[in-house]
Amino acid sequence: MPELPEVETYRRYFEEVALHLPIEELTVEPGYEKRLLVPEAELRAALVGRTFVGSERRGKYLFAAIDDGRWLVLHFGMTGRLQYFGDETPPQFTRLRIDFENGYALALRDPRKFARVDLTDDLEAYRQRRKLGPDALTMTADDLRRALHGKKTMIKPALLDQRVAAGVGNWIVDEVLFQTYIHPETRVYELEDGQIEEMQRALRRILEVAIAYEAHYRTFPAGYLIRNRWVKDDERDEGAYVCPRCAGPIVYARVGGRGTFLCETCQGTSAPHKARP
DNA sequence: TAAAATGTTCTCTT
DNA sequence: AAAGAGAACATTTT
Repeated sequence: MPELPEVETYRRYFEEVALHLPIEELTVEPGYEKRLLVPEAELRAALVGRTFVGSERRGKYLFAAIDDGRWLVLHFGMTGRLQYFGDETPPQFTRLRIDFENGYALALRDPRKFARVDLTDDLEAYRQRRKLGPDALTMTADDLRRALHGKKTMIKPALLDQRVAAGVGNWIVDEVLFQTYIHPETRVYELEDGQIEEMQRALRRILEVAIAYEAHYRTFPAGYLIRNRWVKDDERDEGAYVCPRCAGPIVYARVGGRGTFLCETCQGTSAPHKARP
């Protein structure tokens, strides 16, 4: 779940709860050291006695600024999230906690243990080392055209590549392609410039909406494909996947190894020419 | 119960 | 060499 909108939501939450509080201790669940990219002792030494003074986000990475100019780096993997808590019992699946001197603590909850924790002195160098492309929220159509140029793969895996558009995840790609009437298996070179511009506009609009809704997908505006995703059968509007535009069936397919929702009617079959209303 | 799951990274082809 | 495809990663949920 933690794609760009979730991470941006976490970042804002982090700024609300965690700034300017002296850090007392760092605790890592036994076994979870595997998820640390620096030795636990080094991480502890970097944090204890210091405070957080700000934050930045690039793609799905959250960078927490430490008051000496260094950065705590968090990537939430598939299931990570932050929770500030004050009682003795930490939230379920707390793998790592940062205790503050005020008695409260920040938990990294990560049921499936795919998150990663790191430390860096230099944000820009870190971004380059991780090969992060332009942030999906702020990138321009030109950025996107450049990033896609020369690619032979399908558009869905291309957009999922963090070097192309940092922050795009599985549901966002499906939503972008749905809203721009593009089949996810379309080859990148089959796309016209105009379609790339449409994708960039849709991408930005979708991300802005998702952030405004704090990534609570079920309450998204009507017409969003996402509203039918991750919804149990008995809670779904019509009891079946139905396209909000043409009322045809929404199909579930596997594209580039990822679960993919699409409307075959609106998004054509794979060809560059699609039925447009 | 077995299968699938949001993301990244490694390895093996082409 | 570089790009793409697919598996692997750890665990929980359906």
